[in-house]
Amino acid sequence: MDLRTLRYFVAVAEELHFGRAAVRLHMTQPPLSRAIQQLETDLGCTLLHRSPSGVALTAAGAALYDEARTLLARAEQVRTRVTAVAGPASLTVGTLADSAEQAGTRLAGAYRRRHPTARVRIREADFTDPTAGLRTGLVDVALTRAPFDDTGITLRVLRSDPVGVVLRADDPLADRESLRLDELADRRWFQLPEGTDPAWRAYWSGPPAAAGRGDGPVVRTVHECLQSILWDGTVGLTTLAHTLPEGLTCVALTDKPSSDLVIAWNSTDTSSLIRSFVHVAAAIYGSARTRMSARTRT
Amino acid sequence: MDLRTLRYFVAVAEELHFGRAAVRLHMTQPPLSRAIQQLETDLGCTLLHRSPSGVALTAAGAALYDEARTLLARAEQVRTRVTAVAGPASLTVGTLADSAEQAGTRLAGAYRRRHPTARVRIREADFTDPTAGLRTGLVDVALTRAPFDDTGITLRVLRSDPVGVVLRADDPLADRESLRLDELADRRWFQLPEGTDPAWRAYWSGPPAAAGRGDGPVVRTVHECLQSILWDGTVGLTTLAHTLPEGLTCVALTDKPSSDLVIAWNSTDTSSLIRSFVHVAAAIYGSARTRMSARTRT
DNA sequence: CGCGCCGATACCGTGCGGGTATCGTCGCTG
DNA sequence: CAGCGACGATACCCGCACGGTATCGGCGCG
Repeated sequence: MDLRTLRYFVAVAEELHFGRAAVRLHMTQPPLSRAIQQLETDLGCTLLHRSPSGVALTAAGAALYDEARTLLARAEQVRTRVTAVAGPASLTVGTLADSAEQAGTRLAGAYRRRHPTARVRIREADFTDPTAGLRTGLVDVALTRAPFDDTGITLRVLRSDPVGVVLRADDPLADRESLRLDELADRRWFQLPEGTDPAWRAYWSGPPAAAGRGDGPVVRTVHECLQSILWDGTVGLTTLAHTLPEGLTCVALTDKPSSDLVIAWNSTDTSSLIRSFVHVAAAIYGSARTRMSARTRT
Repeated sequence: MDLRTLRYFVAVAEELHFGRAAVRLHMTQPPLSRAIQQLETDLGCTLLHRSPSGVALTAAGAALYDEARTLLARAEQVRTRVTAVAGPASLTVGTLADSAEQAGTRLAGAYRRRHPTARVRIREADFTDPTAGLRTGLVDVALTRAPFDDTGITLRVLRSDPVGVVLRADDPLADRESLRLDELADRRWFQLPEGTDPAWRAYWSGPPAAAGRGDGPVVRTVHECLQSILWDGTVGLTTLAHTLPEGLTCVALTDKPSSDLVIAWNSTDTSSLIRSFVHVAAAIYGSARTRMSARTRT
C-alpha cells in the first residue's frame, strides 16, 4: 500500500471509470486495473464492484476513498512542512534567451509546484557566455545549449533539436525544404563577440568561409540577431523549434548536427535544490544520461 | 516520496547509522544510501549531515522524522480501518500435518499481522485427502504437498524439498549418507488408505515391489506413521526438512524427485483474502510461479 | 445479431530497486 | 606518521515490477 497506488484508487473512485481515471493519471487503463487489483489483494478485501456498465464502490472502497484522500493530503503537508523547516532556500537559474521557450516555462512551473517556498531567480545571458553565469558563480544552474567548455561542469542533455538557418521570408531560398551550409557561404553571417567560448563559437558561427571574411554584424542577443536579419539581410543559425516573428522563416540544414539543450551545474556543487531541479527537468523532458566532464586531475 | 522511502528514512534517523538501519530493514547499505539521497533530491533539502564518524539529523531531517512517523502510523490506521469496514471475513486453511512446520507458522504470523480482523480457521487433513478439504469445500485454501489431481484447482509451488526415507536410528542403513529406493524394496512400507488420490499415492508410496506386496500397515497421519516406524520397524517417506522425534533418522534418497510444497485454491474462487494469502505466502518463500491446471473445456 | 463499450488478460520492453564489490575519507593507534 | 578499520558513497549487474500495446470476454443496445 504505497501512496502512488492510493492516488490511483482515488482517481478511480472519483471517476468510477477505469478509462477516464487512467487519462487523468496520464497512463493507460490496463496497468491501472492491475494496480487496483493488487491493492485489493494487499488489503484482502474487494474495493470495487465491476460490471460491464461501470464501477461502483463497496463499503470498504468508500472507506478507503475517504481515508486515502486525507492520507494523501497529509503526505503533501509533510512535504511542505519539511521544506519550510529547511528554510527559504534560493536557486539562481541562468538561461539563454533561446532556450527559455515554452518547455522552459513548463519546467519552471513544475519546479515551483515542487518547491513552493524556494526563491528562484532567473538570469538571462547573452551569447558571450554559454554557461549563463555558471563559470562566474552568478548562477547555480544553467539551462542552455551545448557545446561549451565544460571542465568542472556536469551537464545533462535534455533534448536535441535540429538546427536551421533563419532567413527573411522574401529570401530566394526561403521556401526551400532544406539547405546545406555551403549554399549560404556567400551570405553575410553573424559574428559572435570577442571572448566567446571557442567550442560555442565554432558550432554557432556560419560556414568557415563566411566566418573568415568577418563582414557580418556582431550580435549579443537573439533579439539583435533577428532584428539584423529583418533590417540588414544577414543570416544566422537557430533551432527549428524556435518560434520566429512575422517576416522570418527557418530552413532546416542537412549538414549541421543537432543542438543539445542541456542543464548544467558546477560539478563541485551538490546542493539538493540543484539535484532536485535536474531531477524535475529530466522528468519533464525524456530523461537522458548525465555526463560529467573529465576532471582535470593534475 | 512514497511510504517505503519514509520507512527507510525513519530507520536511518533512529539508528543514525546506515549499516545498522539497513540491517533493521533487511537490506544492505548501498541501496539505502541511495534511497535517502533520492529522498533528499525529491524534497530539495538536506536531511542528514554525513561524516565518516556517523550521521546527524539536520533541522529538516528532524522535522521529517516526526512527520514521517505520524504519517506511517496513519497509513497503518488506514489499512486497519478499511479492513474493519470490510467486515470480519473468514478464511479456512487446510494443511497436511507435515507441511505445517515452522515455515507454516511464519506464514500464519505474517498473515495475521496483515489481516488482524480476519478469522482464520485451520483444518488439518490426513493422508486420505492431499487437498486437505479443498475439493469438498471444507477449506478455502490448502497448504499441502504435490502431486494430486488438480483439475479446477490453481496451485503455486512455494518450495521444493528433497525427500528421504525415515528409519529407526538403530537400523543398519541409518548412518548411510544416501540411499536408493531399490535398496529398501524388501522392507515393509506404509500403505495409504483406500480412496487416496492416485497421483499422491504413486508419489508417496514406497518402491513398486513393496507396494505390490501390500504387507505394510495402513497409516492416515504423520503420527501414526512415525509411531509405526518406532514400534514396528516399517519405513516411510518424508521430506528431509521435517524434524523427527528421538530415535528416528531420515536418509536422503537419490532417485526420488523433490517434493513440492504448494498452496492451492479452487480456480473459481477469486476471493481477495485468498489472493492475499497467496501473496503473503509467495513473499515469505522465494516466490515461484503460479500454475493453473488446464481447465476441462468440453 | 452485430457492434460498441468497458474492464480483464497476455505479452513485451525498460527503468528502478536491490544485490556485490570497491573506493575515499577520516580517525584511531601502535 | 603510517597502517588499519569504520563508514558512507560509488560502480556495476541483475531481476522484477510497472507501464505500454494488442486483444479478449461479456454485457447492452440498436
